[in-house]
This record gives sequence, structure tokens and C-alpha cells, in this order.
Amino acid sequence: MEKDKLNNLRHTLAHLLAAAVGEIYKFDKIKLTLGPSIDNGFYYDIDFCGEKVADSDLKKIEDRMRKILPKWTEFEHKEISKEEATNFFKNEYKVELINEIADRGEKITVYTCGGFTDLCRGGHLENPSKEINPDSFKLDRVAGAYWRGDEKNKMLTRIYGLAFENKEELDAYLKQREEAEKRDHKKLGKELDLFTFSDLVGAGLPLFTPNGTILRDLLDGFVWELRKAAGYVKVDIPHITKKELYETSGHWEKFKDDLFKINTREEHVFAMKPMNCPHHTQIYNRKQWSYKELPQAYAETTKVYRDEQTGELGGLSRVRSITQDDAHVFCRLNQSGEEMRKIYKIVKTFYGSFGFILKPRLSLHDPKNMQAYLGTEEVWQNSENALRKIIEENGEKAIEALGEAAFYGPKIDFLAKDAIGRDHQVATIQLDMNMPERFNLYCINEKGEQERIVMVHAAIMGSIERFLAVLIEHLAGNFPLWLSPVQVKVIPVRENHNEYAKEIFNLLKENNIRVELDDEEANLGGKVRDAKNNKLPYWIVIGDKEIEANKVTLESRDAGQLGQMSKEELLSKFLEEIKNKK
RNA sequence: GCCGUCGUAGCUUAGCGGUAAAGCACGUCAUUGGUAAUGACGAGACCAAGGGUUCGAUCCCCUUCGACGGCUCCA
Repeated sequence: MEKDKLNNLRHTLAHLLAAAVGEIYKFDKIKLTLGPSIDNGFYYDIDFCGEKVADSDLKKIEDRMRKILPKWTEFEHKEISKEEATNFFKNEYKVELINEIADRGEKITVYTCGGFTDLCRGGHLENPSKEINPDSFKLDRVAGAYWRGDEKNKMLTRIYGLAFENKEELDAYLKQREEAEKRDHKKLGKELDLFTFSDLVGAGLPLFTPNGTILRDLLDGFVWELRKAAGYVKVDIPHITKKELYETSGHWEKFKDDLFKINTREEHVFAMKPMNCPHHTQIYNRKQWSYKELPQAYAETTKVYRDEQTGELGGLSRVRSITQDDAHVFCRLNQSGEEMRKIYKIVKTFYGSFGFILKPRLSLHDPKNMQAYLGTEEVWQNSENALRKIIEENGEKAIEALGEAAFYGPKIDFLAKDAIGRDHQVATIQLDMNMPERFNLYCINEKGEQERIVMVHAAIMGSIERFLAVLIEHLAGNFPLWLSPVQVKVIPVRENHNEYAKEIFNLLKENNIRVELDDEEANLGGKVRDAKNNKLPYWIVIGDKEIEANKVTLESRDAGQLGQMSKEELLSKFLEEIKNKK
């Protein structure tokens, strides 16, 4: 079925939903607002005027839809005047829409099917009773939604429905959703014992377990390894600051709702840092720099704190304590291209190593609206061309978003496509001409003059928490050997094999392999099952055969039985694989 | 924050006006087992917290805390 027709089907179902709800809850007691087709189905936003509607009511609405459907044999449409429309609907939401349509000078049309009339621009099936398979749709859930998505407006009840061409496609979608749920990082995080939350500590404040901390440290180490090679140095800052720092940077105004504030006993106001750039500027500003000493590239993995609304929090994807692998490069404008090129390379290496497919997106200024930006047209053109060139050098073509740049500079965002086809916004490279202005950052140039510098913001993972969420779901918890909190488990078959097993265990441990010895008295099947459930990349079974041959039998999570090999072969295989981060 | 669903042992869940049940995990004992669950026994929860209704509350009502799905798809 072509896209338009599917949209028409979904849109028609939105009408059917409204009709069914109207019959059950009585048209004069509720106010219908609007109901479009969406990605996997449709929804309708309804003001139930105080009546409660819950998920448990969906069944009866859905049944009513099926009952009405056979009577929906054709759509009639009619063009009416603004007055007629206003009189007909008598509902402030519809009237608002009608007025807007009239103001735009468009025709007002109403569509009627099975005796139900709704304001509508059109786009339906010719004969719903024939064209809609009653098994191909399903009401999904109810949710609150503000009228027109604005928090200041009244909260309406939104009923979501799923709809496809036929039952098979609906089932396929439901199955895919189940698959995604199996990968859910919140679920895997618990099963693999990576992180936890405590009601006492608070919402949005994740606590990382020993296993989770190994992951974080290794990921951060990987980023650092790449940065070190690019000339970065590490710095370290406190997590709080006087409010004056953010007044100077402009964040106090911009971030005021998101700041955790602290009152000191001497009645000064401090804040938990929501970002690191202002602190880092003060490290740069500790002395006067010659152009010969630039760039100064400061890296620091540290937490920032943002007072997000509780309803926005979720797993590791949206938290209140965020670990950023942050870095800021202080350099001259003409060096910024090269610096961004280095970062681009780091981003590609990092994400590429996990098998993400990266797509760059370039956010540009709008030349028609220069007053909205800092700096001259020429400076913007130059920096944007530099970014475009970097992307082209990498043989890629960016999606360009005009007018999407921040007022202080253009940026490259990266979208990473994961193993099940979802896009995630990950790293950002941002050129900043504002912060140096506000903090008066400069260097002394060749002519002995003070020259304004620029800053490049360069987080690779961005937030380690969010990156972990994306990575866990991308890999379905199957971390590569170098990242696995436990890399291999040695399993003796019987107690008399413990000694040899211990020897293997010690050999691996001495070589910094994260190895466990499972010499508990339990059956072999159970131990293997545990290794699989914990998604260990490898396990080694030791019994009579291995001791006799002075070898080990290795099995891999991904490659299955690898058979017997010598201890030396085992060790070099592991060390090689870890080194290559495969 | 707002709407909806929800909070019962470490985990997954059952129960439901008369103070709680199961599987896994855990402990003890027996089993000497070659690749996804050996058996028996045992310990473990004042049912998120606080308040109310009731002779009596895990269950009903209120408040708070926390979790999940929405609040971006525009007749």
C-alpha cells in the first residue's frame, strides 16, 4: 500500500475513533479537538470535560469502532461558511481551528461518514467499510496531551491507535516493539547489574554498580586515548560555583529553571554546575597567552547537574546528574577548522568501533536574520565553510539545517543509527564565538595585539549516561570483549578439576583479563546457563580431557564452540582481541 | 510539572477488607555431574512512606516519594 493511502486509512480511523467515543460518552458531553494520522497509526485529542478515561476503557471503544465500521460506506464532503461551521461545532477548540483556517483564507470543509461529521481538510478512504480490515487496527493507550502541545493550555486526553494495512503488519509491528523492549537499557541494566536507582537518593540520580563503573571507565578511557593523541590535556574543576560566573556567561538567565541552587551560610548563592565551559574559561584566563601557545585543549570527564522536571526523567536517557566527557579547545579562529577536523576524526573512530552508522547534520545561520547572531556574515561564512569542508573530506554529505545554528556559532551534530534502525542524536562539535566575548578571552598575536579567540566544544559521548543507554540497546547488552565487565569465566566440570582451572584463572588474571572462576559445586549446565544469561563473551570448560591434553576448551557467546587450544593461544587471542577493541 | 498506568521477599509475579503465595536467586544437606535448570529442607516481605475510613486495611480514600508510557506528528 502506498504511503498516501495508508495515511488516509489512519486518518479515517481517527474519524472512526471520534465517532465511537462520541457515541459512548455522548457528543454533547465531550469536546472533540483534532485527530491526525501519525507514524504507526493515529490519535484523537479529546476534552472529556472531567470524565476519566483509562486504558481499561479502550476495549469498549475499539469494539464500538468495529461495530460502526460496516455502516461507513462513503465520505461526503461539503464546503461551508465560517458562520455555519462555528454554529455547527460550538466547541472552542474547533472554533479556534475554524478561525485560523478562515484567517489563512482557506476553504472550510466538513466530511461526513456514517452520520458523523467532522471538520476536516480531507484525505480519507473512499469506502472505509470495504477498505479497512477490522483486525488491522488496535487502540494502544491513553495519554495526556496539551492542546496544541503547549504546557500553558488545557490538558486533553489523547487516545493513540495503531493501524496498518492488515493484521500481519500490525502483528509485525507489535513484535518489533517487543524486541525493542527486550533491549531496553533499563531492563538490561538491572539484569546485567550495571546501575540502580534509590528512592532515598532521588529520581534521575543513577548509582553505578561495580560492573557499570567498569564500563564507564573503559569508555572514558577510550575517549581519552583518542584525545591524548590529538594533543588534549586534562583539567579538573569543582562542581559548584558562585552565581556570578553564570551571570557573566549568560547561563544564569538561560538556565535558571534548570539550576540546582545552593544558599551558603553567609547568604551567598552558589549553583551546581549545569555545564563546564564557564569554569574552563577561567582556567584559560589564568594567564596571558601567546598565539604560539595555542590551541589550549582542555578535557575533563565530570558531572553536571540539571533540575529536569520529574516527568521528563527516564532510565539513563534523561537524568539529573549527567557525566560529560567534556572538552574545550581555546584557539584562534583560523585554527578552529583544524581542531574541529581532529574532533570529527575522534567521533568517527569512537562510534565506528561500535558499529554505529553516523550521519552528520550541519546547523547553519540564516543570512536573512543576521541580527540574531553574534559575529559578522563573513566570520559565519568562513566557519561554516570550514565545517562543510571537513564533512566533505570525510566523503560524506551533511543534512544542512538553515537557521538551526546557536546564536554563538554553527555546529555539526551526529546522528547514530543503531542495530535496530533507530536514530540517536549523539556527539556535537560546536564553534563558540560568544563565550570568549563574554569572558574576554584573547591571545597576543604576531603584531603584539590582543586577538579575540574562539572556543570549540567537543563532547564525544556527550553524556556517558545517555551514551550507555544507547550502547546497551544497540548491542542488546552483548558488549565486546574489551568492554565486558566480566570477560571470561572458567568452569571446572568436577571438584578434581579445580586446581587446573585455578591455574588458567591465575594466568588470565595476571594478564589483566577480567576473569571469574566458577568453582562452586553446581551442575555444569547451570554454570553455562549463568554465563550465557550474563552475556559473557567467553567461557572455558575444564575437565579430564583438558587436563590430559594440557589445553582449554573455549566457547564464545557470538561464535559458539571454538574447541580446544593451548593456554598460550588462548591468552594471545584474548590480548589481541582486547587491543583491537573488537 | 501535567494526563494515564503502576509500586507485594534480591529478581519476576500471584493475591485482595480478617496482618501474605509461587518460581528464580540465597543458605544447609545429599547428589561427582561434559555445555540452558539434580533433589530435599530452610531462611527471607510489618505489601513504597505518612495520614484517614473501618471492629479490622496490603486491599477503600487523601497526601507525599518513586517507576513506566505520553505531553514533538496539527482540521
